[in-house]
Amino acid sequence: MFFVSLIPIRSGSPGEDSERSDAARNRERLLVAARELLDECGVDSLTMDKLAKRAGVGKGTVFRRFGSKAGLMMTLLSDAEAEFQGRFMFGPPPLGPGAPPLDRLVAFGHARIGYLLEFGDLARAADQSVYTKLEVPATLLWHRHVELLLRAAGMTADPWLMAIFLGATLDPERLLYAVRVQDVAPERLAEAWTELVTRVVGKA
Amino acid sequence: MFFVSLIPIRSGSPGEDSERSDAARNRERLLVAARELLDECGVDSLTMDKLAKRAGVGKGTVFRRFGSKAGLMMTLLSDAEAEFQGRFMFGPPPLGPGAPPLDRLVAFGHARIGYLLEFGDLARAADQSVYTKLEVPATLLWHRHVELLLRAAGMTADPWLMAIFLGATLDPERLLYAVRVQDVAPERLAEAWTELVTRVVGKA
DNA sequence: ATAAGAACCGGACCGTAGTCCGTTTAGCTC
DNA sequence: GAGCTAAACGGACTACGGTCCGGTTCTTAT
Repeated sequence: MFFVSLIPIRSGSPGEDSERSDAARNRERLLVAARELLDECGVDSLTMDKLAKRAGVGKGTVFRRFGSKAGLMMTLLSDAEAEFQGRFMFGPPPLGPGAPPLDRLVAFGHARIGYLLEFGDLARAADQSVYTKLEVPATLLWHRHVELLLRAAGMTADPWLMAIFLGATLDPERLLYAVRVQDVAPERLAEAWTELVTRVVGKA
Repeated sequence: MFFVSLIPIRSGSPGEDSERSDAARNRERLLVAARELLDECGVDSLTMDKLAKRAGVGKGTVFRRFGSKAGLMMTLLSDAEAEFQGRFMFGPPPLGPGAPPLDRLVAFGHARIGYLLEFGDLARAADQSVYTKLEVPATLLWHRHVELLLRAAGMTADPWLMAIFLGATLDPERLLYAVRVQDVAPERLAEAWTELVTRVVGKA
């Protein structure tokens, strides 16, 4: 009932069954071109027109494949995202199972901060889609993860909503803004997170 | 050094000195037209072209006056925003001065939730401007307000960053999403906020 | 009143995300 | 291997926010 698939980002992997050969070829070309463009000019300067041109396909093909720019970013992010998901769900403690819930919560925030420092631009572009930001499967998954940790740590008052509140704190856009524009050291973010969740989970 | 002007939203008020008569007339026309369009079709369907047409001015005039769509929204919001600012800075307790810091924090969140339920669409449109979201003077002001309340309540660990974290929770987009899409009752949001800040300020 | 110049005006123009639909092609069947 | 069909293709098109600049209008000084 609460299952969320582990790698639900988008079908960017070639494993997709029954795909025409030209479609597969073009998808591959597009992904290659997209990574090149990202290296060269960053997320914001990557336009769908440039991408189509670089990959040698029509613009329509780009959108058929990925649905939107956000969809493309999700695809590009899917490997890193899956790895991250694997770490907090199945990896070694304190991030993975085995450690006390509060320790896992703390570790989760730290890991997410690190993840966003590395892939935050992609994540920001993948999220931004006005009202669907929170409907991205990957987001649903880690929100639920936080909720379960809150419950395990003994929180009884609306852990679902509290997870959303805490999740707001780890928003890519805000975090990147803090680090890049406000010049907040990542360690400081991590400490504040520790402080926050420790107090929220309460007396421990 | 930490002064933030109370009504810094944007010079939408007619008090602006030395403004040419045609400019003043057009600004007034634009504001009237904008409110009409907002009533008729909502924030998202209000386009700058429609607005210019409705007001009987050129598109360039709209942008010269308000700078951007976000700027227009700020102007439209400025009265409500100023009133809100006045309430939490000078109004009666527990929102205004006189009550214990924690009570004021709780009241602030509740008031902001109410504010966003009423003006959230405008606020969302006014904020959204990729990287400047947190540089809006009004936002700086209430973040600082929260920071000062945290300090007053005895928090010593990075109250500035903690205020930003708590502020993320009161983001227009997230709040509206919770209420409208996830169907969370406003009272539930208020309770969760109470729970959150009570725990964060902690039993000292 | 008039002339000069600053401020303002308007709409053509641009870049971008996303859509549409007539055309092409891969892959299956006979 | 010819023919058929569904899938994929591509690029012209739309909608929107935002910019630019030649022309117009208000204001002020004389």
